[in-house]
Order: sequence, then structure tokens, then C-alpha cells
Amino acid sequence: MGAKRGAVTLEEVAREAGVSLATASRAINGSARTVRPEIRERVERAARALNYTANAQAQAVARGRTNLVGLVVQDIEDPYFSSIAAGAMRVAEANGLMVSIAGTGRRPDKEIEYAAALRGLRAAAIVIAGSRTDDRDALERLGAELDAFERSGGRVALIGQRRLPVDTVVVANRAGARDLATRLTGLGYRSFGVLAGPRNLLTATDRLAGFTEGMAGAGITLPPDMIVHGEFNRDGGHDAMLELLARRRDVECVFAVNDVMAVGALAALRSRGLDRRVAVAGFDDIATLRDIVPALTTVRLPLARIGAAALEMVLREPAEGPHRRLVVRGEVVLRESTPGVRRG
Amino acid sequence: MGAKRGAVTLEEVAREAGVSLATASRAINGSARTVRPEIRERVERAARALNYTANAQAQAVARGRTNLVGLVVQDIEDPYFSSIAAGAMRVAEANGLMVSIAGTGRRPDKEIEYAAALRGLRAAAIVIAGSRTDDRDALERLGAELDAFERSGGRVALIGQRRLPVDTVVVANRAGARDLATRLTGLGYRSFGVLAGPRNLLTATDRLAGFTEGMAGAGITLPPDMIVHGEFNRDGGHDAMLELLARRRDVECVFAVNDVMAVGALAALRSRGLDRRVAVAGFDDIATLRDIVPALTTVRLPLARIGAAALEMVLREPAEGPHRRLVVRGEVVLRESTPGVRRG
DNA sequence: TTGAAAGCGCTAACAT
DNA sequence: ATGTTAGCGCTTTCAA
Repeated sequence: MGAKRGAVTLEEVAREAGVSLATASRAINGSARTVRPEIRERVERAARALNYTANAQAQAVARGRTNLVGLVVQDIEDPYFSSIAAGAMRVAEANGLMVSIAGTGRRPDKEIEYAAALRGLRAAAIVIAGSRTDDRDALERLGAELDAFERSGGRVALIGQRRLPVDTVVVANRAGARDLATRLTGLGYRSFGVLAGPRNLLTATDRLAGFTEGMAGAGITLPPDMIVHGEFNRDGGHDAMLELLARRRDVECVFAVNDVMAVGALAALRSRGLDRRVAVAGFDDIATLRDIVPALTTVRLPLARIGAAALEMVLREPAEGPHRRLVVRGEVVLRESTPGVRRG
Repeated sequence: MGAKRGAVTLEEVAREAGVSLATASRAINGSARTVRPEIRERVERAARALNYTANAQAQAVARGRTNLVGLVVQDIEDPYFSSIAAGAMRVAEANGLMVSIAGTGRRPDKEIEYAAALRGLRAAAIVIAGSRTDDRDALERLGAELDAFERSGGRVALIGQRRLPVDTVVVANRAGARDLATRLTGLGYRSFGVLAGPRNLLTATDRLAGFTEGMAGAGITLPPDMIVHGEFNRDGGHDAMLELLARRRDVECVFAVNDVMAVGALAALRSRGLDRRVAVAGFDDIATLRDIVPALTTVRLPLARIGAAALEMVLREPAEGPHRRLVVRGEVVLRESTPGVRRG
């Protein structure tokens, strides 16, 4: 069977069933009751016999639309993004869509490149998670590309990047960090350090800003030398923690702007024998890290729901007019890593 | 600009540049020096002016091939799979390919469904990670679908599923678990328990079998009631650990068939105050878990490399004849979670 | 209800 | 080197 090179085409199915191409198309992929049940049955049998699967590309060209959606993340290996992706993929599956994922490795240029590629694929929609640069130029070019994508008929949703005029799921990083600071000061901490991540990453800077605000609400100021910037990953947290310890030994509580960095910070503290003396808090509440010891105080983000919400938003008919904006708030979860200040 | 609905077509670019469709095609997407630099420049300028991006679907239909590869994983949120995906995506990017990812949620049917969808998309290749069921029927249907996919011109690589006649990256689960058992017995442990995962998951059963072999090599037999089956995730490890404790209190060392389960087991032990008394080992060496306390003894698998290797293998010209098979071995990493038996 | 035929946007012979 | 034209596999008018 299938001696011929290449895939079975609809024409072969039609011939096998003894009907026209058009009828075969209607019977298999077309709309409902325009074809007689008997014929339909015959066509379907032929299709099955030949193991026919419609060429989605050809359908896309003919129909002028695809069932492909694009998802752009920084790094699929990072649990933050893999959870978002999982949520988006569930929605895609529920809607019969295929998902094309691309990882940018945190290079803004790649985002633009992939957006263009997805425009080339005529993707129905594109969701970008993690475009959080504040680089004016890159942002502008991304905006232009997304604009072109929308004009060509696609829909766009961003996660977190509130500076572009498209549908957006906004994560309340600032508010979450503020709440966290409030709770931590409530626990009696007075001397804080922040492992702040990259300077040009909005997610990171928002969390830093929110935390500072929360501290201010308790009448505490964050000294500049208590802020250490670094990479947004485990090693970044580790190294920043060591740097902070080199600068100041009087820190009571450290806020790492994400959980993965917090884990690095804990490792650094452990290597110095300080893990019992310095409290650590993170952000995200990464599922894989919920069992670490000490259990990590953090701000829980419903990551999968965020990914799902972004795709759902973009799949709904566009609300012409202002772009939609869904704000997702995090919830502070206090755990053992911030036991509170012992008095006496 | 772009007042017209829909995307800019090559024809518009050609008209704008005052050349024929064919010339425009050659200048932009075609092979090299068949078009005069001057004209090429003119076409490129027109394309840029109109913000043209080739319709990849139409190209695919015309060329008879795509630059899309499919990746099927069980659950992208699971770090095991997200690392594999990251590796595959790196290779895809290096080769100018787009990656379509699908998650099956561990349902073999979904694997078949997605394979069919990818055949419909005329994907150049498809990599399936985690098809490890031993369900005869599902396996057969998957085999048939992959066969159809290959006959229609696509290439297939499997990760781990050695029972299907296609290119495969085989993870030496058995050997890894055997080595692990050998090392653990060498540490002085004599009484073992195994948190074995699902009965019908080959990855899990292979690891159990290998571990049993390794123990046998040290003259130890694994009593049937020391084996507890359960889910392949954190909760599965947690619950299985509790069940094991309910059955036997004399276990010295527990082997969880993957790291995520091991983390669950550690949590269970901790809840019983036994985390200092029972040693725990896992499998995979998940990056996100490398900093947990106690540091987890495990079998390191180069997951990203495995994903990369699978795609690379399938991208190379098919070695007609027997299907290729790349065996990846894991490496035992002893850490604090298995400190060894104290004598005296 | 069915079929013939004109596209969809692009590539690749085949001419010139 | 460039243009003409016939496809690629499918959908969708438009007739019948």
C-alpha cells in the first residue's frame, strides 16, 4: 500500500470513492449536511482505506487561516515558563489548535524574529511571555512587528509586557512584592536585602520597586548597597547572595525576585553556614520547589492560569477599541524560610 | 499603510518593484545568483516597504516540504520533559525550524492523535518523548500512524520507546538503575524499598528491573512488599513512601524511580520525622532540584542533550536499512541523601 | 445535492 | 537574467 511517494491526496480519495474532488472535500472537511449520507459514508470509507489526512498547509492556503498559534517564551526549561506554556497548551488543545513554541533565550531580537516567523506561518494568534525588556529600540521594533501581525489578521497577547498596545495579561508584580514586604515587616524584620535580577528586566525591576514601597509603608528604607543585581536564574541568586554578604553582614531577610534565585541564595547561605540566620523569600511559587527545606516564603502566581488566560483572551473575538488587560494578582505565602524575628 | 485586509503577498511586492512574480520569488526566497543585484535590491526594498513576509504555508504547499517539526511530550510542565524540549528546540533553531509542541498528559491516544495532526501539517519530522506504555493496542496504532507519517515523507525519532521500529534514542534506564543499586549496596545499605511508579510505564519498570538486578549483584533480594507502585510524580512518590512505611519500618534506603518522586518521598519522610534515618535516591538529576537539602543521590541524565540528539538524528539523512539507535547512559551521582550506613 | 472550475500564495519548470 | 505558466492540495463560488 501507499507505493506512491508522498502523502495521499484528497484527489485520490475522491477517485477511489468515485466522486468529485469538491464532494470529497465537503464530505470530509467541509460544513455539514450539504452531502448525502450515503456518499459521505463512501468517501469516508475511501479516506480510511487510503489512510488519508488532509494537508493542513494546503487547507490553510485555501481557507486563508490556520489552526496554529505561536507561543514565545524566554526559556522553556525555566519552570516559570513551562507552567505558562502548559496552561496555554491546555487551552489550545481544547480549541483544536496546534501550538508552535519558540524560546528566545532572553534575547529581545529573537522575539521579533519569531514573531515574524509566526506571521509567515499565518498563525491565528501569538502569545509572548516574558518580553520584559525596557530597551526602547527593541520594544519599538517588536511593536511594529506585532502591529504587522495584527494587520495581517492575527491576534496578539502579551504576558507581563504592559508597555505595548496589545491585549495583555498583566502580572501584578509590584503589588505582590509590596504585599510581601508588608508581611515580612509584620514578622519583625527590619534589615532587608534584595537580590534584584537584571536592571533592564521589567519583571525584576517591578518586584524590586514594589518591595521597596512595601518597606516604605513600614517606615523602612532600603539602603542602595543592600540591592544586588544579577542574573534572573539560580546562579544569579547564588552569586548575588555572596556579593551581598560580602558587602553587609547585618541583613536579616533577603528578597530574591524569583524562587529560582531564592534557591541559589539559600545554597549560598548554606555554604557560609548562615542559612539559619538569614531569612529568604522568593516570588512565583514554582511547583517543583514547594518541598524544599526550609519551605520557601513566596508570592504565589497562578502560572498555568496565566498562560491559559492569555490564549483564551486572544481567542475571543477582539474587543474593538482599547486593548484588553487582565490583571493577575499574586498571593503571599509565608513559610519556614521567613520564621520571623525572635525577640528577647 | 496596509489598508487592505490580510497580508501582503508576493505579487504586490513584484508589482511594486516592477518585476515579475517569478523574479520577485527568486530575489527573496529563491536560490542565489540567478537574479541581478540591482533588481534584487529593488525587490528587497519593495518587500521591506510593504513589510512583506512570505506565506510559509503557501511555500510549503508549493515546495512540498515544511520547516516544521513536531515534538510530543507527556507534560511540558514536568522538568524532565521541559529539558528535553529545550534541547530539541535549540537544535531546531540552529536549523531554522519551527517547533510545534504537544502535551499528551500521559494518554497514549493523544500521542496518536498528535502524530496524525503532524502528518496533516506535513511536518518534516516528529520526535516523541515519553511514549513508554506497554499497552499492545496503543503501541500498534502508534506504530501504524508513524509508519504512515514516514511513508508520506516525514521522519520520526522516539525517545525511550525501544519497541517501535523507528530511529530511537534509548535511555539506559536499566543500566543506570543497576549502577545505582551497586553503588548503594557498596555504601553498606542492605534493606531497600522501591517507589516504582506506574506498572505500565516502561521507563518506570525498566528502572525497577535494573535496580533489582544491581541488588542481586550484591546478593540482595528485593522483597515484593518493598515495592510500592504509584504515580510518576511528586504526589506519587509521597504517597508511595507513606504506604511503604505503613508496610515496613525497617527500610534503610529508598529508590524512587525519578527525582520528582524522590522529593515527594523526602517530604513524606520529613512529615514522619524519618528523613535523617532513611536514605533516598532518585533518577534524572533534574536541574531545578540540585539544591535541595539533603542533596539528592541520583542518576544524572543529560536530558537536554537527549532531546537535541533525537532531533539531530532525525534531521540527518535517513540511514536506509535498520533504524538507528543511540544509547544514552546515565551517571550515578552520590550525594548527601544517601550518606551510607554508619557502622558501630 | 453534486461537479466544474477558479482561486489561495507560492515555486519551479520551461521559454525567451 | 527574466518572464510565462503550470502546478502544489485544498476550498469555494457558480452552474447544472
